Amino acid sequence: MKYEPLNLDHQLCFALYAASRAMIQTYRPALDALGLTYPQYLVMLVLWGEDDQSVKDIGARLMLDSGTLTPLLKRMETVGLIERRRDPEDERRVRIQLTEAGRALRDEAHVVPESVLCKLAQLDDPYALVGLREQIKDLIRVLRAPGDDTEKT
Amino acid sequence: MKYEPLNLDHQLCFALYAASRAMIQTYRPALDALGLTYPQYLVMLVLWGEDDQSVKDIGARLMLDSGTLTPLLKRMETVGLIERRRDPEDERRVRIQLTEAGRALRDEAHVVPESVLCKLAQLDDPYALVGLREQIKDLIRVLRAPGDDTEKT
DNA sequence: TAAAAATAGATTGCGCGCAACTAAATTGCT
DNA sequence: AGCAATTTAGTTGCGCGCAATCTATTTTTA
Repeated sequence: MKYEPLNLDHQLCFALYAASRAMIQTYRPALDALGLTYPQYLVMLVLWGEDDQSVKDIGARLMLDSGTLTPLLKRMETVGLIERRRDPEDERRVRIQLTEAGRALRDEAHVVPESVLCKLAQLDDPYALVGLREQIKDLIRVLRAPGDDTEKT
Repeated sequence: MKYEPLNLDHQLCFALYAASRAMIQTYRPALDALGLTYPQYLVMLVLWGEDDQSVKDIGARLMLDSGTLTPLLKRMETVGLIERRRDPEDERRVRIQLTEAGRALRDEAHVVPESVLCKLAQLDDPYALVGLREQIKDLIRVLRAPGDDTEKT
């Protein structure tokens, strides 16, 4: 089949888009059991790695802005997973801290990756996934780098 | 660094999720010029490939359900890109057809992939992207295959 | 030190995604 | 033929993503 940029099957972007959603679907049953959405799970991963970070820090890690994070974090606060408080050092910042319940959830979260890994084990070469992940991370780096398009204005 | 399933940097799913969004961001300026969102662009790709398909057909291709597609297609109808009409052969179906304006947009759409490709050319090995895409499509196939979890109930 | 610029987060508005449900048409079964 | 099961879209409701805008605080600088 000749390469045709406007053919859906030739679009890397669509593959990424579909794969991302398929992955999140696969996570969903396990996350439902924890009462988390996928983006909320990502926030928990960030905080389990290092507690007490600002909204900005979390946003930088997940590549999400305050328009997405503020309401999401408020929902997580109302269900008692985190606490939001202004940083006394710099009143512009809001620091996010895990509650005891939030920390405790980590033990239950170990089953979440397992549910996906058992599916991925069906691949011809599951170990290729490590290379795949690193390749995708390279892709992200290039895409997020300052674009050439704003070069000569 | 030891492998740790709950470390964000080790999550293939997060890499896919972030890459998908970064790709769509890269597409955005070109799509804005056409007045399309990314999912709407996907629908156009499907219809440019084969016109006059049902909502179901488009959904199967894009892995989206009617809850997403119906309002999206209505928006595309109001801006005059497509027409929606019940199939006389089977009144359950709604057939989606390109308008003249919808077909004409294809000529302008050729610049859309280019904007992304020029960024991707900065990668160490841009030709590896073809392999990457096929690997991701394998991944999607495995993830969407009937799960082992519902096997013995 | 007072005004300008930068920064952090919140708010508003819109378009997805998707689960859950409904309505209408068709197919299958007896 | 008659009724149940299936299929196809549509609807509702909620949680993101993200652009655009706003407010409050801090930093810079004239």
